Amino acid sequence: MSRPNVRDQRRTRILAVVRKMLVRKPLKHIKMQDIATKAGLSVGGVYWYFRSKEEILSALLLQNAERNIIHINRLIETNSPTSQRLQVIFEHLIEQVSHLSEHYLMGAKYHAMLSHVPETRIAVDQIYDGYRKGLTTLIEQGISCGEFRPVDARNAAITMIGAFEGLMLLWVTSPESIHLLESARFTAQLLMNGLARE
Amino acid sequence: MSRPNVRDQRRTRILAVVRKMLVRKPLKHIKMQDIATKAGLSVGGVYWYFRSKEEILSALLLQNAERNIIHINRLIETNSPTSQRLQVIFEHLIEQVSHLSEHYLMGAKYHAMLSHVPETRIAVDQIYDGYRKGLTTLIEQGISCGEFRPVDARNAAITMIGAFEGLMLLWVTSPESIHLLESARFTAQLLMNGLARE
Amino acid sequence: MSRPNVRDQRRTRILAVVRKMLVRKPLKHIKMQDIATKAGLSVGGVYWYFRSKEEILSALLLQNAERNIIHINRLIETNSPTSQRLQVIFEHLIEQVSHLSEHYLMGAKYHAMLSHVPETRIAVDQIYDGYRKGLTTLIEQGISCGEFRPVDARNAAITMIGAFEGLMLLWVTSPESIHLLESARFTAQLLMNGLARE
Amino acid sequence: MSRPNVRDQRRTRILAVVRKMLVRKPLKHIKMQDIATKAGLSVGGVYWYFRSKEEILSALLLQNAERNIIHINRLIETNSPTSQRLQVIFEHLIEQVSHLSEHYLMGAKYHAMLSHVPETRIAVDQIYDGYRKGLTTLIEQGISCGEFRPVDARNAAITMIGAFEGLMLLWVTSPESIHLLESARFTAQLLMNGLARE
DNA sequence: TATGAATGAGTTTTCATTCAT
DNA sequence: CATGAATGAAAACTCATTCAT
Repeated sequence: MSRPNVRDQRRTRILAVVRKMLVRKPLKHIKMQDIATKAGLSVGGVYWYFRSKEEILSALLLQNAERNIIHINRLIETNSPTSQRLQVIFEHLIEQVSHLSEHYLMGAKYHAMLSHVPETRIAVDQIYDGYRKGLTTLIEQGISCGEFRPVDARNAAITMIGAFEGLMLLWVTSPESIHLLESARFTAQLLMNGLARE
Repeated sequence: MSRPNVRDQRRTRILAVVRKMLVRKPLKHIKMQDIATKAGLSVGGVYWYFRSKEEILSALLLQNAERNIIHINRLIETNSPTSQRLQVIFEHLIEQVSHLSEHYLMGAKYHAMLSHVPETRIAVDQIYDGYRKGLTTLIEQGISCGEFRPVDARNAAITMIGAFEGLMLLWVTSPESIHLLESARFTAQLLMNGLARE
Repeated sequence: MSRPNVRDQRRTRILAVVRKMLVRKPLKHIKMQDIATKAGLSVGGVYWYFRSKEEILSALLLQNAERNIIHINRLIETNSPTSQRLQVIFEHLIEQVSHLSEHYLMGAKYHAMLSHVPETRIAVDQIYDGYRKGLTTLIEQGISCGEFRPVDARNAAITMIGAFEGLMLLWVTSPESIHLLESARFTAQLLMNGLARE
Repeated sequence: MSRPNVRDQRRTRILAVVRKMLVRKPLKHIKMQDIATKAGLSVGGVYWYFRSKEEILSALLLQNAERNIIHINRLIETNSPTSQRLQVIFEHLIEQVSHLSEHYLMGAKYHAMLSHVPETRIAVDQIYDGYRKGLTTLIEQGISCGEFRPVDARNAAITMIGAFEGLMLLWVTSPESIHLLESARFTAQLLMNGLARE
């Protein structure tokens, strides 16, 4: 316990440093040198813990998504009304991005999504796979118990994820034109309405 | 006057050349030299018509969006049921991106959306402004005539644009996981359901 | 008289335009396109009157120096005391550069002086030749009539020109460190003292 | 500590390489690639030690001036007659530039003097500040002990530096018209005469 | 573990000048 | 005389990554 995995500590520290820097500037303006310095290491040191800059980004995004995915999966085992549970998820997603400080982190995510680096793609796929599976299960439950219309659950999950991702993208693109919190709530409501049995 | 619109001709040609190249490779792999050669010009020649590579991209996206926006605006003046008109728009959007050939053009669009170049941002803003205004008007009409619930039209428009953009983004990110055409139709239906008076 | 050499008019206009621009920015930031526009011509039009950008600069410098050289030569034929005539020249030189607006013109002159373009070199040589000859003659007169020590007149002229050029260079380099007018007067005085028969 | 001052060694080597190249060609014809190769490094390697090409130039000029400035300052503490000490300085300056091999180094110096890059300007200012302070002190001593007239010492220093700089500039501009060694000696003599108590 | 010196390919953009009309 | 479209060479600098120590 005196040396609780130095490796993990360092990785966590590096990730924290990058996340902090992403508040102020886009990923491409963050140099490995800076990361190293801020993390109290040399450039080579950083490479001891991460294979590449892309890997740092992947790890960061994965770390970020994990919380949500765990949250969703926990809700699956709950037995409150599905629409209520979905509501909770929506609120959670909304709350998470409603801080302007996430701006460049979003940008970095889109960068990763468009990356041609296989490892990065795999990580991103993993993330969306996690979301999709969780939401699909949840919606299936809603359909089973008659709360939702008998739609294709997987597509419904995709629509939901897409709607939120798209909204965030529009917001990142032009923050002045969109009141994220308000629009996100609207979107959540519209989706719920569309899904609910009339 | 003997050579009318050399400028327009050249610009159009350059844009066409780039659009064609975007079918095979991402923007960053397209060199100005290649564009010039394929357009039958020298590098400097291309720069005579466009200030930068980014400007070419902006022009291309604008050109692309213009068709849709014009289409939407034309529909506003029609007097078929609003939900039907919305359906037409959805079909139009769906059809447009359902070709794999648009893959890199999408990628380029996201690049533009995240650009730090003011001019590019303005172009992108313009595009979404166009969409938003058109859809907002259309939805307002639908509310007026009682087809839609009395929601905030602007937010509804944002949700719609976001849902489609997000879906496309997910598809670009991981084309194997998503059947774009199918999901797009699902999304359209869900949004319509959410909007319609029960 | 109705068409008094259009060519000369245009050349003069172009030169005036460039001189004016040199108040605000260095030569290398002045584009042929800008010169053309400000002169009410097209790029090709400017090339009708000047073979190159360097030639414009040469002409400008020559035009500038000509006044001084004519002035000096006129003084040679006067018969007031030589030291007085020299004083007049010094005052003239001092006055001319004591305007901050000449800053970039100075820069351009040094550029020309260091140019590797033969024509420019010839023009610059001509200018200094003019100065040197005039001053040499004047100093010789001063020596003849016993006002000055029997020094080598050509070298004395070179020293004088060098002293003023050097002073201006130092001033252009660091305007805050040097009070040009004051230092120029000091230099003039020191040179006079050094030259005068004790 | 096993490899002490790799940094200093490399910087010195790079500076030496550039100085040597400046004998044959002007700064703008010297490519970073060439510098790197001749210094036994890659381009990036050179940039590891110098931020830019301009910085290399600044360092070179500073290195050059330092010798002179140290020399001047050492003379200040001597107690031979001031005019003699000044004579020594003049000889030193004359000797230094009387080699044609300094031609392009001079050119580079003027380039630096006219640079718009703040760092370069600061370096150049530093150099002239060093000269000015040293000479001013020396001249003040000469005035105190009655060797020189009671002139403004700072301005006298400026005149001296200017006279030599100007002479060198004229020489660089047109080496055929000026016998540098002879003219430099003449200038030194004239300045001494002008300064000396009659 | 950690350092930090070294690598080196890669590309947009500028702009004086030309020349067909 | 004048236009303005077209040319095209040219080079500094970045920065993720590696590897000897």
